[in-house]
Amino acid sequence: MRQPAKNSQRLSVAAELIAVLVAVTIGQPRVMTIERGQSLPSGPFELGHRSLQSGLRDWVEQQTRHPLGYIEQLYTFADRDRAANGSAQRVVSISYLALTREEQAAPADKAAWRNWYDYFPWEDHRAGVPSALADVIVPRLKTWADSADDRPTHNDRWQRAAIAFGLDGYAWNEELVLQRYELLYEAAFVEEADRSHGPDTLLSVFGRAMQADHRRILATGIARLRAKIKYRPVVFELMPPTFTLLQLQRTVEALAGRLVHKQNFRRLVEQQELVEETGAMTADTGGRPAKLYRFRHGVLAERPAAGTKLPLSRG
Amino acid sequence: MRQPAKNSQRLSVAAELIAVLVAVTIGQPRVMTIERGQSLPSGPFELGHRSLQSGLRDWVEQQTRHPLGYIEQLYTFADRDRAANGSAQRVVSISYLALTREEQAAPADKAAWRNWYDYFPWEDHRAGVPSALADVIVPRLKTWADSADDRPTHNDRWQRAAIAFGLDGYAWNEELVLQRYELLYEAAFVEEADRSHGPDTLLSVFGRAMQADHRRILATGIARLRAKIKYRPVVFELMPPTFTLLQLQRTVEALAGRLVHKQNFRRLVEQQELVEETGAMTADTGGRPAKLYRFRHGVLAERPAAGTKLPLSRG
DNA sequence: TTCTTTATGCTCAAGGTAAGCATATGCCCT
DNA sequence: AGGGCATATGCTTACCTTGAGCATAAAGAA
Repeated sequence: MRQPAKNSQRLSVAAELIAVLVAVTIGQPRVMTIERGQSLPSGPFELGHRSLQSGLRDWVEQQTRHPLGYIEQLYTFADRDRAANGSAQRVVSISYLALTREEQAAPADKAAWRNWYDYFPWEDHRAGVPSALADVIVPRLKTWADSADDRPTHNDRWQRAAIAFGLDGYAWNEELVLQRYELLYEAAFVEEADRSHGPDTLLSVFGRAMQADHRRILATGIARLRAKIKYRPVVFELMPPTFTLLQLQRTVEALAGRLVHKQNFRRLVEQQELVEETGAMTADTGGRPAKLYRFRHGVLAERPAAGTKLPLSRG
Repeated sequence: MRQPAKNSQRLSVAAELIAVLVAVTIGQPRVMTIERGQSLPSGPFELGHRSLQSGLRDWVEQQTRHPLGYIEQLYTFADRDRAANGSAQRVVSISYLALTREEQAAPADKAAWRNWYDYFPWEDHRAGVPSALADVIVPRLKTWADSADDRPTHNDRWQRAAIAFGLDGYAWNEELVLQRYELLYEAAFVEEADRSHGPDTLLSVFGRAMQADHRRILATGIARLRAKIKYRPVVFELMPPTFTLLQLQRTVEALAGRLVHKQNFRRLVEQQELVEETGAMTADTGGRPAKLYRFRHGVLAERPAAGTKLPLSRG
């Protein structure tokens, strides 16, 4: 079982750790990048690392200068094209989602926080459905589907587009970030799929490109996070120690890319006993002063079972 | 960013692929094993493999002699202790969940299907809560919690046990397979945690052990599958081409380890339009003949968006 | 003061879900 | 043939969750 098969060869690979490091600052979702926003931070798995996760933690903390809260593995893949040289060496990339707060320290070196909607403009529906969707993306998807050689391919393309982008009676599903990006890639609308694009071709429509498959990894991270906030209290890691309910709501909305009903949001958060009042108030909000809350102690330990359930089911 | 740090060393690792291969046969959940049930099938990532997933597919199909349907990545980890020799070599293990049907071919060689509840007897609640839970497991967990040196540790242990095993007002949650196994491991009740156990110590209570961390990986796979059947129509891959609604229900129950309300199950399956009647009936069921169904064509393509939603929310 | 903005409490209607009742339709046994 | 049994299948009810809107409170700004 463990012997290599006939025409195979035991492979020695290099392991690379890639992080989708997320924060939310004044209502905007942010992702840590390097190389002028073109890459996600990544580094090799080294001998001194106790485990993959601690390896990731080690050098991400070295870069951002503060401890990471939540870390979760995303996906592992081996890319044939990434062979370092002509040898049998390949790279196995192990990607992670990590959450933190931007405030804590200035990022080192060339690292910089970016709004993640710079990379996925079509994902932000907080101010309504982006006009670029109806004006540019959907028509082009239709053209792309119509250009299929045969009918089955056409139907398949259009069906997938309809599901992913909420057309033809399907509702927009904010979790389908990866499916949407992959469709745009397959249709060669994004720069990664066709590097002959000029550097700023429709940047505001199809978003900023990244190196190699980093934008795909970012999409995976966003999708995972959007799914997770609905049943696990991970928002914690993104919030300051004390906050108003509206701030909490804005954070969730930033991640989900859609607005939620304020009263229902409060009701849900309160009845789940996720938070408790600090007793203090803040008047920084512009209107009636808001109560300040903190997360209830022990929620982190308890919630692996229960779940948070935020009102993000529909629109 | 990509330069190795000071006291680190570029690491070359071997990549190992591990499969949790699942089938359901006459109402029992089955997992493919090798080495007298002590190991999950696993093999090295080789040069001839186009990708990690196709590598897994290649040799699992070679072993089971039929194509795999669904494959999904579970988790990747690097184990310090598994260094092949004294060198810098380490093993990165990438585990997958795969679904198939047992009938299709006899497994090769020493491979054998086993009932997965042989490894997790406490997970099968279809015939009611297993008596070993109340009789042995819970009392021992209590003893273990009480034996903590300090109060915080005690509280933490007991809280985790209560959540995982549905005590103190918490409901049993069939998805917490991994948490339960890890608790039993931490408390050193399972053989893997304490190899000085006699070979059959309380086999019927704490289940059959596996090599290294394979039982943990199996637990991860079961947990993932139990979560997935609730919102994705993955049961398909486990069913024969045509089946009765009760057979479908029994398959879901086998996976979930709990019974569901028959009428509600039917309603849900039908209203989701997952299946269609074949027109044929079967009288093999013992009572009134049942209609035969097949899965609706295109469900696989469509469902990445929607979800299946089986009635497994509570008890 | 009046308007604007945010906070907060409450109610209602629609839809979904758990559970149970009732009936249908076959087989097996006597 | 009839009774008992086992499964299939339709329908109803009570309850809970969730989306949405109305109304009021409490500040600062015009």
